[in-house]
Amino acid sequence: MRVLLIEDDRVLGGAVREHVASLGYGIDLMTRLDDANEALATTAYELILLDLNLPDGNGLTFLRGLRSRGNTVPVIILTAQDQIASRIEGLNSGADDYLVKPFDLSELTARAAAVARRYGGNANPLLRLGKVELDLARRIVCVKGKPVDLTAREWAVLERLARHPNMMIAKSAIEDSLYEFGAEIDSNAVEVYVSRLRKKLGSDVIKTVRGAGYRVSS
Amino acid sequence: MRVLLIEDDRVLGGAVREHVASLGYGIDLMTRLDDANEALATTAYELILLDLNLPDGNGLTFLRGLRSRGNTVPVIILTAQDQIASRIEGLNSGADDYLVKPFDLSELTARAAAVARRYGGNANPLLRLGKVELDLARRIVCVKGKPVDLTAREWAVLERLARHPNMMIAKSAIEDSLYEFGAEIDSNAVEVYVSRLRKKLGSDVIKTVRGAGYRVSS
DNA sequence: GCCGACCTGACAGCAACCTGAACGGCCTCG
DNA sequence: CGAGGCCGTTCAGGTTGCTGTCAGGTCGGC
Repeated sequence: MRVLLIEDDRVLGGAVREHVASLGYGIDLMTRLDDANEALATTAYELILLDLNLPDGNGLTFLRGLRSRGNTVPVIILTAQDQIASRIEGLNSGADDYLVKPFDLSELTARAAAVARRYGGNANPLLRLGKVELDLARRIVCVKGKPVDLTAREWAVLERLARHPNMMIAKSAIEDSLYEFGAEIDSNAVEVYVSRLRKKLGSDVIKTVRGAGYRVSS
Repeated sequence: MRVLLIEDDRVLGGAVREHVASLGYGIDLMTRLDDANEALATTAYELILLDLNLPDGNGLTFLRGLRSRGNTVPVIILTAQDQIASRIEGLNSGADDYLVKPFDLSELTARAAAVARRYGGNANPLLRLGKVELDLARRIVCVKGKPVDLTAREWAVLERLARHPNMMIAKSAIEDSLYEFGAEIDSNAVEVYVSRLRKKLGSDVIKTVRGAGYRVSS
């Protein structure tokens, strides 16, 4: 596991770096967002620790940019006691957790482990369909890095489509995976679920192939 | 299956391209990383063959960037004999396999098949008609690698022609595959669909055989 | 030039599709 | 036990865009 620490306080940054390194993980410390962006372009991190007040910009802006580019790497925000508003805004901007300074290093370890566990480390493959990502194992869907709640039926339709990206799936095939064999359904249920999925995921994810079925592209 | 070949040696690149194309797969050859990134943005590849020494950058940097953006497309690195260090670094950077130059084309085939199999990608051959490729199983048509949407009738006409390339197909035969037996049609519907197909695929794909029918050439 | 074959833009009709709304079943709370 | 919310399903009305047709134009052979 490789960690990116973005923190301009050299004392705190050095302490965290040593602690993380002592746990046997790789860690890069950046004090500027510019440097962090450069590091992100060349290295695949599995966790980012992000301070919000940085010399060349706001960490929240950085985080939102990250998520809007479809990057779903776990991010833990490091904030001072008096920045509660920023903290909430951080979670809304796509952070996974936060730590209030000053924090105990063992608490950092625990939170980092929890976040990494939640994300399944590096093992679980994400299926990417443009700005939409789905984790088939965990039944999680994200749009631009933000999780979206789907009902059982909505998930079933999306999964059926996503398991064969770029392939046209007949409406009858989707019905078959929705209902038991032989369950005759004479309605437009699939159309309704597609409509609801489009409302949640964006209208350009599922394409209609008129007279044939539906398709998602990777 | 569609392959992206990134190689600046024109002799080697051309040979690999012809070989892969002869196996019935789509392949795009790029000599610069800029072009490769552009191609990746618009086309879904199922395999990348990557040379490391390129005129506008290092292939390893490109590969790491690809992986950090969450792209998991299989990558096979093409390296010279003396670049053992790069080879190891390549595998660490997210490559799936490597080939040492000069390599036998049959070895390329075997490794590519192994990698594709490992990723569960169904490597179904494409039907090639000049710059047009069609995947009969997935009902996908591409022109110069870019997907094109066809309506049901348009697809039916194209499929009827493409299943027998270089052979003249009578207009009545196309009508028979469009409509139920006995459905009398007293119009120029086939001509209209051919016209619409030419607009979408390019005017040189379907040739008119005056007084007889139509033909596509492979 | 003349004629038949073919091409193609336009258009009305219609089937397929979309989507807001409603309703009943199920579950969870209070 | 009842209220309320969520989900699945159905329906109806609106919308989209495919389809077949036609008319006028173009092309090729003689």
